[in-house]
Amino acid sequence: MSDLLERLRGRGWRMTAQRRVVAEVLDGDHIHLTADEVHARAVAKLPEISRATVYNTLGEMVSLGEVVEVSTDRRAKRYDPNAHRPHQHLVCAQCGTIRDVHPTGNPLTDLPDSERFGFTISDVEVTYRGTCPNCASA
Amino acid sequence: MSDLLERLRGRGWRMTAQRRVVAEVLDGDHIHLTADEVHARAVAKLPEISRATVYNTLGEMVSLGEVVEVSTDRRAKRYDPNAHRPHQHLVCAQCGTIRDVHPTGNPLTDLPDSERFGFTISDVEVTYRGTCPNCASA
DNA sequence: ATCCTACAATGGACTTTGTCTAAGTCAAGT
DNA sequence: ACTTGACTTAGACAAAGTCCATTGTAGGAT
Repeated sequence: MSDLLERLRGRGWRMTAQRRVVAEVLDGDHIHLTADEVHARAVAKLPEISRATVYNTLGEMVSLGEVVEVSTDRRAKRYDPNAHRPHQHLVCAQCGTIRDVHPTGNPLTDLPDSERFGFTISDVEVTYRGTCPNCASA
Repeated sequence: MSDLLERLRGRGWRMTAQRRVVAEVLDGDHIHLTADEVHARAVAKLPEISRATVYNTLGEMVSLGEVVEVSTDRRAKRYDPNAHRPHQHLVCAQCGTIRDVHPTGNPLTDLPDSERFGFTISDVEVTYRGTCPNCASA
């Protein structure tokens, strides 16, 4: 079932057919869809859903902290439903495949005070780039 | 003087007024301009330079490995001339200011084999997010 | 069960960012 | 100075995303 949907419901989020469909489409592991991909899949389940609604809904999920935006490639933003479990991304430079990974260590401690310029740091994002086995063998 | 310009010249890059202007505009520390910002500043020095040329020139500098593309926010790509010295970025979530930072440690060693999914990893990109002193006091 | 109302969805115009092309221009070697 | 292939240009085009006035509806109140 939909973990994401459960979490959203639990926050008293007003439920509509459109929001349910977006949440369903997005739920799962190693899911990193663009807004347009989400829209395409949502339309398959609910033909009259509009693009603007998909954008709005994704934006709200991000604001609620239940979904994370990922900008791995230079193209569209992607949406990752696993906001609850901290993780980083591994991206194939050729085909764009994304995997969730869980590195050891804490990158926050790698940044000395002298390199913080007075910033209050709240978050670190790490992206590993390389070639996936599939592309390497081709 | 222009470090970037020197490096490009040293590679036998064909020099034109337009390319010189783009290189000059981009040169320096903590410089992270968008393509349109580069264009605006280039126009100030060379009014007839076109947008397409700025895009082309930036793209070539990236291909040559002399400039790095950075996608910190959800908006336009930014161009960083300090490709020779490895560094990461610290971004203010409010105003978007970017600083170059040099963390200790190597994030590559933080990713165990079991988390590599058979990928050959070539690069790691780390982005620290937070609030800059300026925005914090406001 | 029905009514109300604030919140949500719609769709189409608009903006921003970036790419492409055909034609003209120019840097650099001879 | 000539030639040539690389560079530049303007503007059309495309993709990704935002905005807004209008219409619809979820969910609490009656």
